[in-house]
Amino acid sequence: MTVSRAINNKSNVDENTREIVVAKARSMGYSPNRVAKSLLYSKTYTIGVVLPEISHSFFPEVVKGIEEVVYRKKYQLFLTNSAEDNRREKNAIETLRSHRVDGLLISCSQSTTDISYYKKLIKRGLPIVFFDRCVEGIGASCIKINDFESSVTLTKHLISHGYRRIAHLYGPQKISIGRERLGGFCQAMEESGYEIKKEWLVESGFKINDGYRAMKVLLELSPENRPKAVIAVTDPVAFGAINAIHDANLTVPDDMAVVGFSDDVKAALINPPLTTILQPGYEMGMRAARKLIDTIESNHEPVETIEIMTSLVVRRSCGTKRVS
Amino acid sequence: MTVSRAINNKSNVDENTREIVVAKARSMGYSPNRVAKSLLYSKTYTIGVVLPEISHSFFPEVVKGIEEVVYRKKYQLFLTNSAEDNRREKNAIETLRSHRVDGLLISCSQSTTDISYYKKLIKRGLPIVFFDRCVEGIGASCIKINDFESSVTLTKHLISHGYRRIAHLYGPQKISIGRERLGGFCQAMEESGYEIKKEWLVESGFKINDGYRAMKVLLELSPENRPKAVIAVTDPVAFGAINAIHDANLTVPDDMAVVGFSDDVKAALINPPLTTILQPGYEMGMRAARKLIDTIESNHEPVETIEIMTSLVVRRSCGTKRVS
DNA sequence: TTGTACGCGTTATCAA
DNA sequence: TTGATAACGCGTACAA
Repeated sequence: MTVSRAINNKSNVDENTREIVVAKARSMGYSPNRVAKSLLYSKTYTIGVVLPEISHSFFPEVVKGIEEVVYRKKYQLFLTNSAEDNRREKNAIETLRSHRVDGLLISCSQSTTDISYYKKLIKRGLPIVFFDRCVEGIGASCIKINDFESSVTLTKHLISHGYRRIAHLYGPQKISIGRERLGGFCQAMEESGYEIKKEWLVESGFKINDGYRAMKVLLELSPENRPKAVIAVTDPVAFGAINAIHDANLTVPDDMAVVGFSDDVKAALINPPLTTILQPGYEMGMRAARKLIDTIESNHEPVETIEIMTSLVVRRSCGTKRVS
Repeated sequence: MTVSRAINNKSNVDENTREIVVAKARSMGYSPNRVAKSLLYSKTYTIGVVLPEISHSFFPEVVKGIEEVVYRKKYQLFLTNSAEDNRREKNAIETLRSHRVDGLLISCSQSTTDISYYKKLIKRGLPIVFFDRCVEGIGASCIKINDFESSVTLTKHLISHGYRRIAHLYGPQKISIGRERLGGFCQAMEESGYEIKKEWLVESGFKINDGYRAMKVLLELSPENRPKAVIAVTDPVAFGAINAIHDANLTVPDDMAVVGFSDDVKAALINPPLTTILQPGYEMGMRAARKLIDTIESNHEPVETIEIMTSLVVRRSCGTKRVS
């Protein structure tokens, strides 16, 4: 129709006609149907975001960053929540696929173990960028913090303050952050020549109750066998650990130091304030969204892993003076 | 095609044929195209959410509630952020309309003053449910807390603790929560026979820096003309106010009590812990999503305003003993 | 400058 | 039981 031309400001339409059309369109509240357009071009200008968790302050920060970029690039965001359940995650992804999103931003659920599903999606040509909790080496770009080095830094900070008996509440090993934070911890300990006791490595999820439960395990050790410091795989896990320690009538950091990962809004405010690794969520969201849109819009955008630098935020939970 | 019938489990298809079709579909990674289906039925199974703000912990809680309901009802969520800018809000809504969302969940931006735009949308038959920051009386359902009564409760709590010189950092009057919290404050003061000084009513936005600025205005009053307590329209505003008070080398609650609205995650953790009104965000999200989906799926769902009950959370920021 | 035909993927309807 | 046709709204390509 001429109508289409008029509304889309094409050149070959009489100015008179255009005015009539545009006026009529406005008066009837015409809204172009992107669904039809999407069908025609097999391009929807939508992006699916798969979050494992919605309340932990880190993810809203990431979403804010994503939203900012996506908004400027005129895409729309489908938000889904796997609630740390990989069946629900798969389900969400299938629905997003059905809605023909142009690409996916994924942070894995902690129960995700089967990466062949991701591989299939990538092989089919669906642009995917992982953020924070990544699966590397399967052809999708990853935006993450330098987990390994951050973990080394954190561990060495404790060591330089005289701690040797250090435990780690580590995350699921199928997930990058779980694996690398454990790796960094081990390397720092080995380099410094300190023992990594098996019973001081306790598996944990990523959430506050996971931390509480894991800490309980450590507290079951006889006092002389307990560690003097605990590195939690995330801040919520650290919060849970601190609760468990307090419930055992011990104090942080005097009886046991605790440190975390992510600089949750609560980290600075709890008692004692938590030493942690500052993870720039907003920036991570922006970088991930940019990378995904670049991947969508160009066919030779390289697959790469981008590491965002973190910083160590020292607060009271790790003590200030040397201990033995 | 027979293919369509086979995949959708229709009865009139040979079991043999079905097996072949389903097997082939699986092997080629077939995903039903909802875009095409949407075009055909003018029904997308998508819902647009318009948030004024993404980081303040209240909204992620709401989104979590929305997501939970929407997920169970098999809808998908478009998330947009107006960033408190009404031009951006309008823009977001137009885009969502273009994507033919089945309905909208809106919490107004603080700069929204022109409600005729909403009216037009509603008149055109687009299902809308407002939450938290509502526009009532224009034909859309609203899910909110009992702002007026909550404000009365909060004010009377201060009064019963001996405060009379009470100021209010009030929100934009075009937004329901701004208007009703101010109304509740005034009623409680009048009923108790205390004076509402003009210079103790300071307009503020909803965010932390708005609170800081508004509090600065109060602090410019000579000490003997200052209030002894301040009711902030939101918790972030209360945080800003507390910062301003501290920057003026005064203390909370001894020099001035401060109370807020929403029970932000930070409220319990700051110094001093903030007395506030607990606003159940998760429940609000669920109720809003349910109401919207009911409105979408039935044509005689009543338009109503649902008030969710709050509770007063008393912490240290309002003092514990009587003052004069 | 304007209009017509076609196809994107789906399903309802009717014919084979 | 299966196949053919039309329609949802849009834009490209080509004809008038």
